[in-house]
Amino acid sequence: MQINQESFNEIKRTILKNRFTKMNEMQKKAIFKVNGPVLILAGAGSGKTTVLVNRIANMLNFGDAYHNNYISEYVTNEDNDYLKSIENSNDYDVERFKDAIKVNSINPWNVLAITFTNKAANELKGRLQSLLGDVALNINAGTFHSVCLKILRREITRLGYSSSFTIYDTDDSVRTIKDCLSDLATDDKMFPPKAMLGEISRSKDAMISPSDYLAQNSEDFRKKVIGNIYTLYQKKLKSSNAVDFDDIICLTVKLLVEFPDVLEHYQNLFKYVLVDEYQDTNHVQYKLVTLLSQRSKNICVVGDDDQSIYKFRGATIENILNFEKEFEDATVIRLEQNYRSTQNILDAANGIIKHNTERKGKNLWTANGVGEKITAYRCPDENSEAQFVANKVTESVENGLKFSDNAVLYRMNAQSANIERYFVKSAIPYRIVGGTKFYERKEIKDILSYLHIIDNPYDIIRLKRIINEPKRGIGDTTVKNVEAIADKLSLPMYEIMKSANDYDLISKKSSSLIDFTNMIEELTELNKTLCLAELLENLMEKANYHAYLKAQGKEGEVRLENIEELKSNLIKYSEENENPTLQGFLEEVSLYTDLDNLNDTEDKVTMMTMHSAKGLEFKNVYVVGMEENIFPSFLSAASDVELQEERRLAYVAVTRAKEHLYITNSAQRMLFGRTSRNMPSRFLKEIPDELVDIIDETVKAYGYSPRPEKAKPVYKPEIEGTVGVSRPVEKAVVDFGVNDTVSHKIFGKGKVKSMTKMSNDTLVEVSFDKVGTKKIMANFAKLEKI
DNA sequence: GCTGGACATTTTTTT
DNA sequence: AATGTCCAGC
Repeated sequence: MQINQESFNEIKRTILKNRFTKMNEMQKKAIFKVNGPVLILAGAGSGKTTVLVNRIANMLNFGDAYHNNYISEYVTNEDNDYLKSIENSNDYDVERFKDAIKVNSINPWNVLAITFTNKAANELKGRLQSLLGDVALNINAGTFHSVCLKILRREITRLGYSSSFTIYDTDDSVRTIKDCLSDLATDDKMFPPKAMLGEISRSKDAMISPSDYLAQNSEDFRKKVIGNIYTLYQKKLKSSNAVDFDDIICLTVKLLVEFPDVLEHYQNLFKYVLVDEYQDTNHVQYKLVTLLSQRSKNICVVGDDDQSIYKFRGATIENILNFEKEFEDATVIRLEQNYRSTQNILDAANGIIKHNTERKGKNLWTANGVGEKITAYRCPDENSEAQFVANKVTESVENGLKFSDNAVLYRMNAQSANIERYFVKSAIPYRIVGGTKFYERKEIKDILSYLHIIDNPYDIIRLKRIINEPKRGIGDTTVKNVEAIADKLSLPMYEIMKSANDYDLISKKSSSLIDFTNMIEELTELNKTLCLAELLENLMEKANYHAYLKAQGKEGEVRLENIEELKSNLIKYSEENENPTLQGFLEEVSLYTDLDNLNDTEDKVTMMTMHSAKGLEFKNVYVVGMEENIFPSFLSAASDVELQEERRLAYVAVTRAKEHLYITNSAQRMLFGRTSRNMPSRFLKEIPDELVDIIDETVKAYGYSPRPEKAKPVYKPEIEGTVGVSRPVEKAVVDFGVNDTVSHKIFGKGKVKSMTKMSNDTLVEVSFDKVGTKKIMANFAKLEKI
């Protein structure tokens, strides 16, 4: 064999590179670096998912062929010639090429790709499938929670749970905590359930067990109480055969830590681990990932420290900042070329984010050109803000864009209502993501609880939720009694109810109780023969839920419609799965969020929080409510760490825009039932002036501009926050009433149509002769009676 | 055990 | 503003 090894490898690499000709050099580097720890710092819009998908494709097809210089002794001169012949061609037989370079490709089932959200997981799976075909189905791709669930279903019996465990969502968990508090006779004012759950969650994240917690905090009275709550909470979960969201991850880690054979099994299975959105991982998740990749060291994490926005739920930015320390000789690859936005938008984003101190530092650039300026719009109230957005959306559609090219982003869901109203007025189709979620509606949670009880009658929380819903004469006292007996005998409540006649304490109520368990038994039988949708119909009748909703009038109608939608979800699930089971459906629902059905193709404007928008992109983006106290949120004002997180959120929001970015803020707005007046957000001021077109509709009316400290240093720069606080508003004299004629400095003469008393002000609706009807706050408008 | 009304509380982001 | 929680009275 007279093959020139060097030139053989050269040619091999050229051919491999040509397969990814659309990728830039950095992206190619990420694709070919298959073995060993790799950190990919991927800026917003830098083609992160494309890189992940192509990297996996390269792994499955060519393994480490690019970097491995080994040449098999079976490589022939003919092979060598074949390589030369296809060096500059894109049209060749891939199998022949693979055979010629004799690569060891990687099995799809040895690849584990973890994402953070279902949406990201679905996108990843979809793109892998379209690139690789059905081979992609064998890749282990999913969210942290879904991956861990698979492991738990197989192994959890080692921890004393049954493998048919159910999953408690946050609401179920809070209810459990409340039960713990009442069992322990603890005051829920001193120990608020949500805060308790937070503390427990943090402990689980740090892998502190209830007994560890008590041992570590034996001195502190308060923490001792919390430790007891934690202990009882965990006991209750276990006796309900339930796990909460945190357990899903931390029980998996526990399995890996305590059972070496389990660890070894999964280390051998998941030889190549990829983690998306690594900046959002918390400590247990980090632990999970490191445990799995400890042996192979083949771990590739992708993330952007500037887009870390989930610290509030335990994500630690340190995971990404410390990756290089954790994994020595890690290869760090920066993807800084942005393919999404204009230079103006990127400059704005860079201008904002550079005010943060804790960051790895990178600078996005693009070849897309400068683009249009950013529009900063300041207006007198939230109605003109909504009107502005509606107008601009309409305008964009008139100019040939689709409604779906527009997205409205806000800090909190409460802000959507007003925009919504104006969209309805302007006949703009829209879709709201998040907010009150479908699976959080009461009727849906109720029906799901019934289904859960059919699946697992020992689930205490779900049982208590529906035992008297609709009313069937089993009140709190009876439930308490059943519970007490169950506790004393260490038997499940459900079993006590079944034999209610045997216990004096509840024998009076035995008929109601046994009716209930009989109903569940019947439904459990039906579940064996009927399909899921039929089961639901039977449930609605037997539980009397249908009649219960029917009796609620109009509201009940809506709820029945929601149940119908649940039914179609059941049907959809049954069609999509080869072996549909009740348990399978319930599990799918547990991990489902509204974000997941976003990828539909309807032409509607998308409205959502900035958090939900991560990973998405739109031609036109409207970031509304860019005001101090709203964004950044007043809750984060005190802490620099939290302000930095808010700033990262601003960075995420701004970088969603491809072509035009609108940022709006309002001099005053109604929120949470009161009128507040806020300064423009500091983030707005961090955007370099020359990138921004300012439209200010408050100058005329109120005499100040959106950038007070630059334009008119009347208000001292150190005064941030609510203007109303630093500059007390004098109460206007309201000496007029409905139908009086009044005059306004700018709008001229008009007739008062209505007056609505607000918390500390009066909303006056005036029909002006020249400008039509306006709504005005009396304290601001200085209306004079004529 | 149930109902309705007063009262309070909460309004960040999510698997 | 909107929803949940508590409590008195039936």
